[in-house]
Amino acid sequence: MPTKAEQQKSYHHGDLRAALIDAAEKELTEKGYSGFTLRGCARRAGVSHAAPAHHFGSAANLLIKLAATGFGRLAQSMEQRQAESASEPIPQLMAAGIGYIEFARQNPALLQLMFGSDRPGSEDEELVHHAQLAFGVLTGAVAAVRGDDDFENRDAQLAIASAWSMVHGFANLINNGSLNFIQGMSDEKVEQFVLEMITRLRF
Amino acid sequence: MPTKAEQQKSYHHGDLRAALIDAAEKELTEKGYSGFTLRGCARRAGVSHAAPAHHFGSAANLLIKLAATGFGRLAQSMEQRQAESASEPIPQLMAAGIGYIEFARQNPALLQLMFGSDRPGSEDEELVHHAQLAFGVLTGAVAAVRGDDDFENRDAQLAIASAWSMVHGFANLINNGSLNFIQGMSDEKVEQFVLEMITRLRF
DNA sequence: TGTACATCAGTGAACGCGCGTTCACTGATGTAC
DNA sequence: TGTACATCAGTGAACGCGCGTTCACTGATGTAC
Repeated sequence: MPTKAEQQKSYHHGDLRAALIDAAEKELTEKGYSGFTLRGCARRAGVSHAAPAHHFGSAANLLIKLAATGFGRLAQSMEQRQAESASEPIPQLMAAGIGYIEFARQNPALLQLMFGSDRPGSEDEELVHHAQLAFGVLTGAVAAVRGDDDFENRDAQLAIASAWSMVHGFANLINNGSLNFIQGMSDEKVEQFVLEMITRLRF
Repeated sequence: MPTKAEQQKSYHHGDLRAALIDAAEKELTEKGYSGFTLRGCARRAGVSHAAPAHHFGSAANLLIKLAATGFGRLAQSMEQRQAESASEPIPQLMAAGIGYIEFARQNPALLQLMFGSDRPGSEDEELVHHAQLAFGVLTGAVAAVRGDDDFENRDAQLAIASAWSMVHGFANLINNGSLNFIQGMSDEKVEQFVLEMITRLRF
């Protein structure tokens, strides 16, 4: 089995696909959506500019796959917090919310890609699967608090939409600097703030 | 005074600046942030491709000015709804929320530009002014409900952040299709849904 | 174990394209006298 | 009212650049025998 250093030197990359997704994330973070190019990703990954076409075909496809990994990581971030919390429904919901916002704050460009209204890929199987995974963590937590997992129920829909909208909106407003009284807060204070916001919701 | 038709035929456009902002909005809506170009805006406005530089210098500057008009229209949308509502604090807050979401649903690409975390222009005077105008409508409505306009107060901050996050998050989640049980609803049903969501908030 | 061959991953040169920017220009407008 | 001149708004040709895409290629890997 070749070491990682050997792989990097060999003609074949080893896992260029994953390396390109990593590169795409950096490219997106540093250049923004409008400055994003396939050539830039190739440069970051240290391969020729024609290489990405073999794996993704187009910039849009690469971004779709990046968004898919984003949803997977969003789900992980929530589950991680839940694993560290008490198992009662309320703390579990709080943990999901905190995990959501933690991910959002650490990955602002990625969050925007994932939830941008002009992002293509609603048909991409992998993306849809990962997105549903992430949404499922949240809806599951709300259902547990309500003691009712019938999502056809209007009251359940209101509860889910309220909680999700609040958490998602807060993450966005923080990321673009709209909530100026949050700017100076430490991570701990922000978490405390989120907890109190969620507490203000009726379920 | 020349008629509008005359102005359009004359060598000088009359109000190319405003026409370019209009064109930029269409360009953004149809091409998306990554496909947005100055040349495209010029084509839409029916002028030579070098003309926009006289007014804006760069695509980023044009987008900043477009975002500024967006905030102005967001404020108008809220105020319009408030003018049509009962003058008590609660209906006024509800109206602001409904107006916010109405604007967001009618202008998804513009909303994303206005609240994108990589949008430049935090230093642009006009943009900041219009944004504060829009935010002021919301914060004013929350203050009226609370009967307290001390925004240093933590409880006030929680109330504002909660309401704004919920409304803003809901608008975004609808626009990108995340809330699938909303998709089929008529405008009236969506408004009713928003009213009930805001009702679930404690102030 | 060695050899031959097929497959695969990435290369690098070449291409056409649309972009932003520059700049000398021209037509329209406003002002002074 | 007319004339001369300055200023301004938009033109259009030209430029260099980085992009995505194509394609014949080459080096590495896997497999059959």
